[in-house]
Amino acid sequence: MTIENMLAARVAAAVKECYGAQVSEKEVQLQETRKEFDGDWTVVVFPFTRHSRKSPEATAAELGDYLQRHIPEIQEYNVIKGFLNLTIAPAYWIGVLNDIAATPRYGRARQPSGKRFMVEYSSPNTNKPLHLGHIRNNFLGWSVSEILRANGHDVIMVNLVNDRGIHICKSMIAWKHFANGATPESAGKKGDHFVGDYYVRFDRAYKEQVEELTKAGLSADDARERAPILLEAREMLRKWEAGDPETVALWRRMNDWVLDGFEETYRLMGVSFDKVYFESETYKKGRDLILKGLADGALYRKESGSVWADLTSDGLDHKLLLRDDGTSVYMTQDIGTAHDRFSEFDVDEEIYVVGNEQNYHFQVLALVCRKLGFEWADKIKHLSHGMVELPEGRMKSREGTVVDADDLIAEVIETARATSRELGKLDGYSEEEAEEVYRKVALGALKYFILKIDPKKTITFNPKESIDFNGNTGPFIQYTYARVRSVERKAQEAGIEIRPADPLSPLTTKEQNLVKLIARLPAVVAEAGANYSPALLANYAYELAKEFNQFYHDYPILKEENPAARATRLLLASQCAVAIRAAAAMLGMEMPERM
RNA sequence: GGUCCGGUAGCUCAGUUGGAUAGAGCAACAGCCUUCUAAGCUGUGGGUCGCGCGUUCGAACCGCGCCCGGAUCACCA
Repeated sequence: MTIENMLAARVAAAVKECYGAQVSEKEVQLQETRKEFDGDWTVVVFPFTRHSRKSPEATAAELGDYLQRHIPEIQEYNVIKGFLNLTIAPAYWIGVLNDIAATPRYGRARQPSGKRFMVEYSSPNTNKPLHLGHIRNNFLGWSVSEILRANGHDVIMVNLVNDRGIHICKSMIAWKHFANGATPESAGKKGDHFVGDYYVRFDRAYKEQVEELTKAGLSADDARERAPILLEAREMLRKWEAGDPETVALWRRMNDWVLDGFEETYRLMGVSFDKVYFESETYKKGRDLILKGLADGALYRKESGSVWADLTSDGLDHKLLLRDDGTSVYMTQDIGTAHDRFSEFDVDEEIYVVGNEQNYHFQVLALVCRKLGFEWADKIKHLSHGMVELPEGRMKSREGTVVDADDLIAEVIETARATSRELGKLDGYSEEEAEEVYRKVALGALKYFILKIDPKKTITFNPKESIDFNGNTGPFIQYTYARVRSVERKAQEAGIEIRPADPLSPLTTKEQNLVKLIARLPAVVAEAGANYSPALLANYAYELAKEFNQFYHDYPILKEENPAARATRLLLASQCAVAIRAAAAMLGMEMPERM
């Protein structure tokens, strides 16, 4: 039982004792005392005044008196308006610190929850390289998975690669026309960028042809429909679907180039998957489920042959599920893959990390699954995140304003390298060791920059202002960690061991604040897990780092002459590092030992 | 037009189930390195929490109405 629960229970008891009113623990409003007041915990007594029939001040004083007499940990109390501030004896906080230090893997659940989650994220198209939008999606998907794991859940991370369709054929056609047999190796390019170039090349050729046709007298609409290269792409898609060996071979070859490129980017971003699905293998799925739903009367068929779901009773429209020719659409496919997943893995929740532009799609997905009678329909959860935009608005590939993932990461690493060298921080490190630190710092900066923002919100990214390394940033958190590690190394050299704190050596206010912050980690992890919100952890890590830096500035650790005080501070610093690293790890941030 | 999401300092963002005088960072200005890492610390200035009404001891937070911005509503994925 935490002290918080204990206090709440005792406050409830106090109200009953003093005023004869039955209040539940949940009705007791207990909060951490704000810094500008004295105390550790604050009870808001306004709700009790209707029982006491006295002023808020008198009620608070009466309750405070009762609590002080009955709870040994309470050293004193003060009353300001309707707020009862309770001060806990300092020895208690030292006990908390020692308990935390003795906890293995502090910040992570000690027991498995027994629940299993599947998290789908990334889901790229294999016709162009990953961009800034994917970076947000990948960081978010990875971080949420790690947070769920920290909460004791079993997590399966999956990726659904969109590797088929007209957009893939466009790159293929352009490659056939313009590549002259070139390969990523011969061009000296990363495979995804190489293929992406041909996708762009297709668009250029297409536009030229449309323009020519328009000049020749066709209407704009006709020209767009009849451009030869587009017809070729459509023909290619037909051939692919028919299993034409030559087409399939080229498709496979080009997709492999792209996937090799993705592999590299994923490694750089530090994300991975337990299982990868390919749409080329799933795109026909769901059809049988829809036909069964039709037979059961859950769906209906139009005269032209297409199959639909009527969602008007849910306030939505009608949704197409099978085309006239009986083929599947995106929704059908997703129903099919969801069905497969729930059959294969016994998951309690299936989380799709997908941008908010698909909110409607996932709303419909859950509704149709429910309509089809699947009991797992309610386990579908869309973790919807906002887009990443430029100051001018959305990124547009046609206008070349897309911020490429590889380029951006390279740029941030360069900034980290330049900053570090300027500060001369890694003198004595080998080239390789230093590069490793630059990479960690750069990725940390990028991850924190994105994850500290509420997932729902749109992020405005200004490429002209490079990612910051000072203030409320990833590197600040990493720097704090490195500082503690440095102190620990110095302590070791001096033969000072990290040992439990002496309960008789009192903590200063600043030290108590740090202990309280560190003690909050499990609650933050739980809350972040319940809300799928890395931002909560990011803000917590920053708060802790900031508090530590102030402490570090005001209180010498190794220079402290009183051995008991020195030991306490060293332990405190050490546990700060533990908590910071735990929180940062759930954001996918790696901590350098020096920086 | 329907549905969903956002609007907090010049900029980027926090703000716990409604609680005390709304907080950080960046930018600006002024200080602090012979001391455990200055990617740090301290200080100054900066606010109609989009607007209005309501609910109550108390509203950035809850309710209703409006304003602004975005997303979405394909036999595309």
